[in-house]
Amino acid sequence: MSKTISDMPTAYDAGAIEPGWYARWESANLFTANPSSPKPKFTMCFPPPNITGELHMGHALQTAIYDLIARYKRMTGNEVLFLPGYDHAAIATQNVIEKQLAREGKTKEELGREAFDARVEAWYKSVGATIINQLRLLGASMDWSRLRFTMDERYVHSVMTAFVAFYDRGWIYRAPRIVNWCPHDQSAISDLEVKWQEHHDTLYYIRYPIEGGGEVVIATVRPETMLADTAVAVNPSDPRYRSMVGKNAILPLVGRKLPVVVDDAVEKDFGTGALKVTPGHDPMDYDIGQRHGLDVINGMHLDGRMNVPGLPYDGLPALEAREKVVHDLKAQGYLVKEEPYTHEVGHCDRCDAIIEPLISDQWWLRMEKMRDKALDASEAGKVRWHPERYERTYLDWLHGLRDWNIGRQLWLGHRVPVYYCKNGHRTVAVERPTECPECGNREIQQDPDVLDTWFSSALWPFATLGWPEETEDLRAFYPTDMNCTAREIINLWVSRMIMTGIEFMGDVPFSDVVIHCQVQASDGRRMSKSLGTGVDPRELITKYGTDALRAWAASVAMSSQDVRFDETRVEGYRRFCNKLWNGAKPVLRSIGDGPVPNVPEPDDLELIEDRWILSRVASVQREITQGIEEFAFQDSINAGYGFIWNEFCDWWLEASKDRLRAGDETAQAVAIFCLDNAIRMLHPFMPFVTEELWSRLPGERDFVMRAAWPEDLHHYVDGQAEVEFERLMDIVNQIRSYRKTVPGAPAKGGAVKLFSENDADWTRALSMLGQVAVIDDLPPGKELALTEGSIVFPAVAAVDPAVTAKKRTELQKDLDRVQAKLDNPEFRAKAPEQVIAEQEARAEELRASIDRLG
RNA sequence: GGGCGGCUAGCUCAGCUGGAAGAGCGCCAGCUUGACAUGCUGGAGGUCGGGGGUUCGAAACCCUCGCCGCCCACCA
Repeated sequence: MSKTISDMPTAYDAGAIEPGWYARWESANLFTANPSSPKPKFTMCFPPPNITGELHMGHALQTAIYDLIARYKRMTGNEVLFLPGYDHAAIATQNVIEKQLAREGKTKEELGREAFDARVEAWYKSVGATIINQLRLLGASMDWSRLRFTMDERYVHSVMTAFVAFYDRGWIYRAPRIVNWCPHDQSAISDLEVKWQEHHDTLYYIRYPIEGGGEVVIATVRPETMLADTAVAVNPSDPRYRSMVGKNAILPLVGRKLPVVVDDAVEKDFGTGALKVTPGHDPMDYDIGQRHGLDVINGMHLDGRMNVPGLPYDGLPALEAREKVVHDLKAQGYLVKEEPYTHEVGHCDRCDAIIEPLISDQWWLRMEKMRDKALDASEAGKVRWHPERYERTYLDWLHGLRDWNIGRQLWLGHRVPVYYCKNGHRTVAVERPTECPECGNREIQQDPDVLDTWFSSALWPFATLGWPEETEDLRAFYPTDMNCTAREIINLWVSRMIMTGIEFMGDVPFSDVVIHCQVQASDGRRMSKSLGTGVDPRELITKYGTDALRAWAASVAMSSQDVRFDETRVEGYRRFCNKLWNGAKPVLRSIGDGPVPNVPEPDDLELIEDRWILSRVASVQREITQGIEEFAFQDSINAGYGFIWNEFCDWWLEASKDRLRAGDETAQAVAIFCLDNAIRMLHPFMPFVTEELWSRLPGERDFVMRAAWPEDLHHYVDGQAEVEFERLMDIVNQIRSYRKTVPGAPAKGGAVKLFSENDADWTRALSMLGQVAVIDDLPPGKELALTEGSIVFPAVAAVDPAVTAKKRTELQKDLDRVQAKLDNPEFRAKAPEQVIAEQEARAEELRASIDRLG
């Protein structure tokens, strides 16, 4: 490859550089993990995106984080498996396809099961390909030879095995219970899939007569459910209703007798303090019903229509039934009053339909044993959370864990491996039996239910590696190391992976859980396609390049809980790529085809700027490394950015241009040393521009992707040089400020006199960077104060008194504050000695400066 | 109803264990300085959400109030 810079365009062009490198990495097989490598293993199973469509900002952010860690871990000597995949996302994908059908004026029922399945298959193919392409575009160094899909034959086998294993442990059972029923999807969903939205409804107060006289008034927002009431409940300590307990209330419109029971769940202060109990249509009522052995009446069909045979409301949709019930109550004098009422109503997370709690026969998974082991693992500190606070989110949820409704009544998903013969015998088996093991009957039917999509993703960290087979991959790569995801799926996904990992593999699936921030739209709303607030990562990549997007992602991912998207920050990292690109050019030009300069030893460095910049490299090496190790990626990218832009380019390059032009070997060596290290350290964040530049550095260069991470450079740390050079920068900044603010001051030239002894090298550097002469005695003229010296500009006959006055005011203000502190006897008595000394020195400095202003 | 996070320059955000208010973008002024105008130099701009407290000293620690956002929760 050419080492010349003639083919380096003035501006860095990500679009021209990026695609080529991905192909080269891939064909060099750099992403493929070797299970028999002697290196330590580092494994990450990428959270499989739902196969519902394009990748969004959250995915881009997550991919950037995963990939930076993958690259860092390779460079630090690990055999890295970064395993990609995607998720069939049963209910979500079914909804996407149903919406498509709806646009075509069709329903899945019209289409039929077979055609629907074919459609789903086609969807998998096209969207799966899209997802893979987008991950490549993001530069994700994933092991494509191990790509997994939750609907692959092998994965399905893992899922079936897990189901059977749970069943054999006696943890899976089928029972009718109250569930969250989605009338649109015609399926049960879990509590975690219910989203609560505020509704403005009406609270109806209804009179229930008491048998033998009296009445009780009850408040409800869902009067239609009263048709399925089986009791009235009051708080045991409520004196108002004590006399009614044990009697019967008469259900209006129906006439059924309802026992009046007492239960602690009833709030005395809400409504009238009396509750109608509808065990078939309210989770709390269901529990009360269980405690009191109440009848359960199923008052609604699965499609949301009333199921009250013999009553005029039978067959009506719930809302129509409500109107009619209210109308009739009013007509018959049972309605006491109505008042507006705001409350939360459950909606289906995927289709937004209002959830109807109702009784349904479902498959349940007992969680106690797994929950307890997960708690033990947490106790033992086996999973570290970043930020730590999210561990509590997880633990709180575990503590309140109930049995998991794993069955779904969908068309799309893993079919439950439960089979029934014609004689009603049940068989639970990984493979479909050809005949009933009990009676030999060969007419076998599979249970129609499918599994909650989270059931299969719960197995991700080991099912992807071949479980239940004892594969080489499983032995080599389990447990994995890190899982990075959004906080909203801590309970849905992370917790369940931990539980199943411990259960089936005997160990937690990963040691670190990293929860990244949520990217909001710039106005603070949620980024979502339906709101039109989404930002397409591909557009950003087109405009700014993948590297810029990734560097931005690293800079925000762990910095706070939420981040409002700010495109100018992505643009800022594009400029950073450009800066790095251009900063390298004078160095490459200087070296040309010449010999590769040796890395300088600290003792061989003479010039202050060289000692300083190498000391800075050493610090930055530590900061970037530490940032990654501690999952504080913003610290890493900030350190890299500041080093390249504000230290290497702004100061060192400016100070060293002449030497580079002259072919000075030390300058070349220092420059290459800086670039070599910086490029390697920035590679995980900006893989493309760094790979391109690396290939252009002198000498034989393999991929930076498999270069070694920069070793600790502490022997280059030179505290003295840093202090001295900071002094120098400070004085240069003061000089530049005068040049711009003092009328008539020249852009270069003038003379400074310093009040302290400085070595010749330092003086030389100051003179060069400040564009001034450094002399022992100032020529006649108006002196301007520097913190430790004075400057005179020949062209300035008299300094504008306003400039001096303004400066003096500034200094005086500072001095007053410091002096006030020093004059406080308490401060002198109680502050640490060092702080007092600092303040005194500062006061001294300020006073001197003010004096010199004359 | 419980819990968590945020409120710092016009905007988006840094400021970790309390000792001189920061960056990027935007704005103003000046620069075709042979790496970069995706640039360089300078500048304006903040009583760190309000109120208490702890401390010699608080943007940082404690209490409290107020918004904004998230998570969990069986009050009809």
